[in-house]
Amino acid sequence: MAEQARYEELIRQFSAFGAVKREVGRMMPSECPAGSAAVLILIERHGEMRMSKLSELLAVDMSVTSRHVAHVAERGWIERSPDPADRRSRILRLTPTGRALLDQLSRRTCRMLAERLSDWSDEEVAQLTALMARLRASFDDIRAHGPEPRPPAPGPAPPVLEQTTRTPATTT
Amino acid sequence: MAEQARYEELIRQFSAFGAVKREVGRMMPSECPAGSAAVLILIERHGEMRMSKLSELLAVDMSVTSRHVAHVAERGWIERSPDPADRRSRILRLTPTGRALLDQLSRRTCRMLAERLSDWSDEEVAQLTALMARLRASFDDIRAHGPEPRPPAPGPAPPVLEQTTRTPATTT
DNA sequence: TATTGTTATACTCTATAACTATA
DNA sequence: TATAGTTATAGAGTATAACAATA
Repeated sequence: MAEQARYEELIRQFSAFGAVKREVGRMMPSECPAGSAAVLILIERHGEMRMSKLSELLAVDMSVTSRHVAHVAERGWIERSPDPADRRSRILRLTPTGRALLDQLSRRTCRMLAERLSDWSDEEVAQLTALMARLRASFDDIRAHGPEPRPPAPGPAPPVLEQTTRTPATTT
Repeated sequence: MAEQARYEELIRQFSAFGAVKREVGRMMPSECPAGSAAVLILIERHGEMRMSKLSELLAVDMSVTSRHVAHVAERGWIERSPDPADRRSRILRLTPTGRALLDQLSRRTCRMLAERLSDWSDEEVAQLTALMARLRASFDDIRAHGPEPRPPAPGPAPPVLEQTTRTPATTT
């Protein structure tokens, strides 16, 4: 448990991180922006999956996932085959072309990081990676377990955040 | 200097960090989105400054800064007084209202982090903060010192990135 | 009736380019 | 002629809501 000042510093770094993200984004090929790359990376990482699963991994609304997936499918980097078990669903699979693109992207981003982080030790890189992974997990946990285990301040609790990855359908 | 696999993991975490950013963004008041908050935080942090300086700190184009600043100025959170030394410039200053808003935002975000990171030690929070600061610095350095100290691969060097924070003016 | 996925629309953040006003 | 800042326009990413097809 840290103090107020620590948290303020951390939030400031969150905000400043945008610059790093933009810098990385600038090296992406224009055909494959960051959002598309994220789709490919996750499918490579976790294997074939359905839209809903991918949405969960991306932690964005399924409508957003649908757009990204359409983009990469149009370019032949993934294929969408109907799920025989549930014909509403589609199974997403990386194509050989997609895998080749990923290899190329990986080499390119690693080369960039090797330049930028040339004075970082292997341990430091690993440490940052681990802490960022844990950060993400800490935020995920809350979403899964409920946002207010113990309201730290009196007053009305903030509205509970949706924990699905899709827009709630209006019952017609 | 780290290995390829380390860098791949790190890039993956960069991508996943978007989810954290969005979660934080969801708690911002709709009148003061993340971009506006960044402006206020930097002016509080570094004191009064000109647009160009703020652009540099935000690491975005000055046109973007101009938009954000207009937004917060319209709401009375900062004031823009003409610089007597250079009448093209404007000096940005936080107003009391702006400072009050910042206090409120700070309390709110710290409360959120305290919840999310309740099982993090003070040292861990400090470590993540320090590593993210160093990361940002490593990327900044490159922009300042030139992108290719020693081209690791033969072939044409990638186009040098602009190091100003504004769109290059076309000479009329 | 509920769920999976798609599409239409709107909003935020960003960059490029053209413009104004001062230097 | 060059610089500080503004504005217009365009593109990426996201969320909400309405919709189609299937369960």
